[in-house]
Amino acid sequence: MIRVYNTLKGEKEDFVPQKDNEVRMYVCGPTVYDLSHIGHARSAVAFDVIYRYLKYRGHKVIYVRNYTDVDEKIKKKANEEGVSSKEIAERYIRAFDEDMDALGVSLPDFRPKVTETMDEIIGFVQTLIDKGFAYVIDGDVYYSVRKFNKYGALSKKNIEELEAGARVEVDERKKDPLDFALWKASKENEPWWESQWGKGRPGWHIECSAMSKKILGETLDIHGGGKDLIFPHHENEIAQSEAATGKPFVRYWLHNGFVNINQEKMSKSIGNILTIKDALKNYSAEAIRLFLLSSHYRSPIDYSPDVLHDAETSLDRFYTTKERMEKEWPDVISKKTDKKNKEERLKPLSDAMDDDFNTALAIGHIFNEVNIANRMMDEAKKSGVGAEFKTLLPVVKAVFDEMGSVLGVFHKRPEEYFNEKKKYIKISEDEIKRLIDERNSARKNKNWTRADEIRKELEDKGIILEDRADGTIWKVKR
RNA sequence: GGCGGCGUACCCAAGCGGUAAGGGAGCAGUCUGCAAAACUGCGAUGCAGCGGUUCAAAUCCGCUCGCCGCCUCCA
Repeated sequence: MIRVYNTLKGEKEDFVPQKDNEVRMYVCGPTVYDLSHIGHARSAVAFDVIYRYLKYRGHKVIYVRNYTDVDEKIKKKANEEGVSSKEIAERYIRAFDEDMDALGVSLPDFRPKVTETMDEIIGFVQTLIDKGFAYVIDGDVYYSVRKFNKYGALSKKNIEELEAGARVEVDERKKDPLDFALWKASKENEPWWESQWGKGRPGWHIECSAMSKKILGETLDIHGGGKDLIFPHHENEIAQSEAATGKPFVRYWLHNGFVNINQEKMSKSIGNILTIKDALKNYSAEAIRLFLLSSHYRSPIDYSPDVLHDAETSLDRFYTTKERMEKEWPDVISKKTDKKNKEERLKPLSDAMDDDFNTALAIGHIFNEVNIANRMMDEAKKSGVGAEFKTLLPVVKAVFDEMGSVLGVFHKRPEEYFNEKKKYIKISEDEIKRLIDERNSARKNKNWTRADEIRKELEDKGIILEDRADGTIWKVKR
């Protein structure tokens, strides 16, 4: 049984989809006005793994992640650059898609855009007016928060205190300071759509209510996003959707924690925004992904060179072992795995994932398997191949493959992994080969001084030499 | 001020009532011409502090200290 932490309940509960094993899942995607940062990456990777795991466990998942392509900030950027909002939105959608692809984030089943959901949004707003939850003033439409008595349930906020603590300038025309805009009359230089209230555009929260209903229906099984979206965004979505349909909007609310940079929240004002593209300049996509999955998705994590370096080192360890399995024991690992054996070894991993998608624990178990594999291979080399070795090593390989495809890490071919690291070195491969040859002749002549000189010279350039039984190989040190 | 969360070895991190997973770094050993990789051993009598509940607590309760997030655009 999968258990998930539901923000609405404030505790873990058994995950039971509304209909058999079908899961309807919606995650708030980016507002496309700038390059995506490492925080977007975390949210995307976290929910990607949740998506993959639910499918792995036999659920039929319909996963929707939107692009918010109508927004104040998009318009602002467009005006600054003197181009259309559409152009800005398209540029950053493309950039986001590139980043997701680089990070190995699988494509959701649907990726709706606000601009393509306008009819449904207008219809949604009209329904709220018809049901008495919204009112029109000068071409704007507002939601009457006080009409919805469950308001505050998700974010555990009390309406009276919210009002008292309001720090924003209140729009005088609203009936109540808490009310928020469903539809805004368009100003100059703004994209607009024709509606029964005049030319305008949707407010911030309505698009998710409309898009999720359009594709997934009135009740979602999972709705996800960053913790910061709990209030007001998700609170307002609940108010809109439940007022309109009279049905529960979401069964399980999942929220991921933040990525901090040097213990600080990323923000434009501090100027410490780390874009995914910048992160990828310094670290491999797989290392970034492993870093993101090395803590539980709800915990805050701190991005630093140290932890990214740790992730690189962990990957080296993993792939060194995987390579050894493939190179030294190809006929053993290609043996058919015993089903019962495999399930037994996968159990700790799936138990970890069942417990609110505990990727950190699962990764810990994978490294236990790495240790076991190495120990068995050492033993087999020393004392010969036993029956246990023959049944267990293929199983370990299968564990790597299965969890690798769920986590989206550890699933490369080792040659591919080590080859990719070559881009970090500042010396040609020919030159390395020449030095290795020179060193090997020196070694033949027992000229250890020269041999060690060459080792040192290459190490300074980031190359590690390994003298193996079947010759010298080199690897990129990081 | 209101609400939510966090504090586990040098660093990262799991653990959520049954006697501290895992990774990195460090030290020692096996292997090696020397290394690297791998393996083995060492490393928190302790889980911010103080009380309490319990046969049993890092895990539950209370208080204190420190840190963070949300309440305003935000993944």
